[in-house]
Amino acid sequence: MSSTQTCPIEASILQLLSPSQRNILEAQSHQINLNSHEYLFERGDTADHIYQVNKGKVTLSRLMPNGEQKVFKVFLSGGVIAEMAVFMQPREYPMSAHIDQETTLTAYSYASFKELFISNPELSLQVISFISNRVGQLMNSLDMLTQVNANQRLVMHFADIYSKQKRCGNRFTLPNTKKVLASQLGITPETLSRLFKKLKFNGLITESGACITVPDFTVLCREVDLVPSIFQHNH
Amino acid sequence: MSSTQTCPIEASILQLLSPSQRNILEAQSHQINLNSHEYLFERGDTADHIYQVNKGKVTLSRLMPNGEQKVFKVFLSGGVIAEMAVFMQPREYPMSAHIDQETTLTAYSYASFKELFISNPELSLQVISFISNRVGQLMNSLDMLTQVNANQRLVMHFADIYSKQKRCGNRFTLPNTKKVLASQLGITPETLSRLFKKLKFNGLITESGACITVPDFTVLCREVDLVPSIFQHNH
DNA sequence: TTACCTCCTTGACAATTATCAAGGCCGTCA
DNA sequence: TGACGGCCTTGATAATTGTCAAGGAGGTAA
Repeated sequence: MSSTQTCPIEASILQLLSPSQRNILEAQSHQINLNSHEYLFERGDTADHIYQVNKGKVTLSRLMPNGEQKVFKVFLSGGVIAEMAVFMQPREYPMSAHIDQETTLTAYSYASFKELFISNPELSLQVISFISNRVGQLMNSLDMLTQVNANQRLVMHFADIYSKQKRCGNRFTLPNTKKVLASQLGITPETLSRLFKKLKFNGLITESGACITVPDFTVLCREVDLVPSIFQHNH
Repeated sequence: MSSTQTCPIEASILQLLSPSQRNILEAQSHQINLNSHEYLFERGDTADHIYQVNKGKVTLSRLMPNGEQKVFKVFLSGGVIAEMAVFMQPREYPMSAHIDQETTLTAYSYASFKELFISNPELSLQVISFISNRVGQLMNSLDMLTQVNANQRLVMHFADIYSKQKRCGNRFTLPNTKKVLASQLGITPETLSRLFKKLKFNGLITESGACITVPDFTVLCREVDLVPSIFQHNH
C-alpha cells in the first residue's frame, strides 16, 4: 500500500474559500508530524482544529458497544478531517483519528474559521449550503444501509468509488482493505468475502489486487436488482 | 389518533432566532391549508420554503427502489419541515411530504432566511453549529442501523422517544403506527410485531394502546445487551 | 531464517430477518 | 347494516447474515 495514494476527489470546506480567504487561513495554520500508531485526536477531545492530510494515512473510527472498532473513513493525502466536528456543540470530536502511517498534516484552528465566517457572510451561506448537502448525503446513506441488502450495498459502494475516481475505463481501485470495507458496509469480513466470491463466480466483476473491473455495469446492476443510474457521474 | 397530538420536543432552526429576527421572518411568512391525501411538496420540487406545522399531520417519505414508501419522519403540530433541504444545492426537496390529516402550516421563504443570515453573521454561525450537530446525530443513526440488531434498534428508539417526551414516570407514547415505526427501524412490520411480543412475554415492557410502560430500564437494557445510559436525558 | 501477526478465505452451523399466506380487528363509507 | 380496506398479528418457511473454527498468504521484526 503506497503512501503516495490519494483520496477519492471529494468536496471539502476548504474549497469554498477564495484565494485571499485561503491565505488568511494558511497564515494561521501550523504543520503537524505524527508517527504510525499515534492518535491525532481521540473521541471526546475538544474539537478545535480541522486537519488536512499532506502525506500519510489517517483512519477515523469509533469504538462500538461490542468492543469492535468501526471505521468511518480513511483519509489519504488531500483529505480534510473533522470539518464538521469543530462546529458542533459541545465542541468534541465524535470519533478517534488514528495514524496508520507516518503522516504530515496542516492544522487550521476553529477560531480562524470563525473569524472568516463572521467577516464574510456570503461565505457562511456557502458553508451552510455545504453542510446541508452533507446532511442529504448522510440521509441517502441511511437509506442505503436500511433498505437494501449487503449485496446491493456493496454494488452501491462500488458506484460511489467509481464516480469519485478519475475514470480509467470500467475499472476502479478499492481504497481500503476488505476488512475496513466490510466495516463501512456494516457486515462481517466473512460475508464480504462471500459476496465477492459470488460476484466473481458469476462473471460480474474481475479482481486483480485492489483493482476491480466491471465488464458491464448494466448487467451488474440488473443482477442485484438496482437501477444502473447509480454509476452515472453526478458531480 | 387525535389531531391535538404534538411532536416530541425537538430543536429547530427557528429557535435560533431572536424575537426581532423572528418578527422579520413572520412578516414575510404566509399560511397554508391542505387536506388529507394532498402533498405539501414532492421529491424534486424546488425547495424554496421551510414549513412549520400549526395543526395536523405531515409525513416525510421517499420512494425506495423496491417500490415501497420509506417513512423518515412524521410531523405533528410544532414540527418544522425541510429546514435543511432549502439550503442544499441543487435546491430540491429530497423527499415528498404527504398530508395525512387536514393541516395548517406557516411557510417561511428561503429568501427571507438568506437575508437574515447575510445581515446577521453570528446567526449564521449558530446555524452552522446547528446543522453540524444534525450531521453528528445522523452519523449516530448510521451506527445504530449498522452495528446493532433489530431488538437493540427498537430499544434505542424507545430511548430516543422517551428522552424527547415530557416525562411521566416510566412511560412514553409511540408517536406513529407500528407500520411506520418498522419502516423507520428498517425492518418489516412482521418482525417488529414479533419483537414486541417477545419483550412483552419477558415482562420487559407493557403495552396499552400507543402507551409503553417500562418497569425497569436497566433490566430492559441488560436484556438486549445495551448500556442503560441511553435512557439518560441528555438535553 | 524463524516466529509471529494480520488479513483474507472457506466450511459448517446458528441466529436473525424476510417472505408468503391467512385471519382478526377496527375504522370509513355507501 | 354490510362491504371494503388498512393495520396488526401469527404461523410456516426461506433467505440472509453472523459466529466459530481452521488454514493459507504475506509482511515484519527479532
